[in-house]
This record gives sequence, structure tokens and C-alpha cells, in this order.
Amino acid sequence: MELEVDANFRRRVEALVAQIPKGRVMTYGQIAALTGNARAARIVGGIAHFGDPDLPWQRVVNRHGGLAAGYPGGREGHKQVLEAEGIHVNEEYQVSITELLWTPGHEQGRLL
DNA sequence: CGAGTGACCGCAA
DNA sequence: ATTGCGGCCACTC
Repeated sequence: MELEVDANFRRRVEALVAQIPKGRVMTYGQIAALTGNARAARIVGGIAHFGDPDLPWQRVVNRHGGLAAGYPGGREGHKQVLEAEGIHVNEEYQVSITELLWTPGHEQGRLL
């Protein structure tokens, strides 16, 4: 029953982000697609700003693996948090999504 | 209820 | 390879 999508969209995004394992990252488009709206990638970013601040939005990056701009503290603060998570960030403020991109279902290394 | 906006993505020159 | 522009849909005021 996929009748619930409107308001549930935000809830799904929050739930999905909350399930991102430590040391992994997801893209806004990835989350948007998994929530049912692959074109609502921007909405995910909006929820990230107006959603629950307790969620690990730090593990959410854009398609190019670049850090978010509106993160509290800027990309620099975002980079610091990612480094604390064990994720390496280069001077370009980009992470190796090819290596760190995580998708629900695989749950590889649930060392949480 | 209406309009504006955005922590994006994809494509075109 | 880079740079610029539009579209898309939910969220906030």
C-alpha cells in the first residue's frame, strides 16, 4: 500500500537517514529514490534543514560526494564531523562515494 | 490558501 | 573537462 507518501515522505527520509551506518554516506538522490520520489532530491535537502537535527545528516552528501553547504558550521564543520565518523574528506570537501556509498538492504558490516 | 524557496540532479553549450 | 540553466516537488512563511 503506497497510498501514504505525502507527509510520510519526510518521515521516510528521516528514518532512512537514521539507519545509515557509521562510516557510510548516502546521496540525496539515492534517498529520494528510495523514498519514492527520485526527483525530490531537493526536498531531502530541505528536510535536512527543517527536519530532526538529531539525525546524522552529516552522512548525507550530494551526487558528486561533495559536502552540504547549509550544514551548521559550513563544509568545514561538516568535514570535521565526517572525519570523526571515520570518513576521509579531501581538500575539495569530497568523499569517495564509490567506496562509502551505502544502500539499505546490503547492510554490509553492521558494526554499529 | 498562495507564493517563494532550496543541504539537488540532469542536461546543453 | 568545465560552466550555466531549468525542472522538479515538498517544506516554510
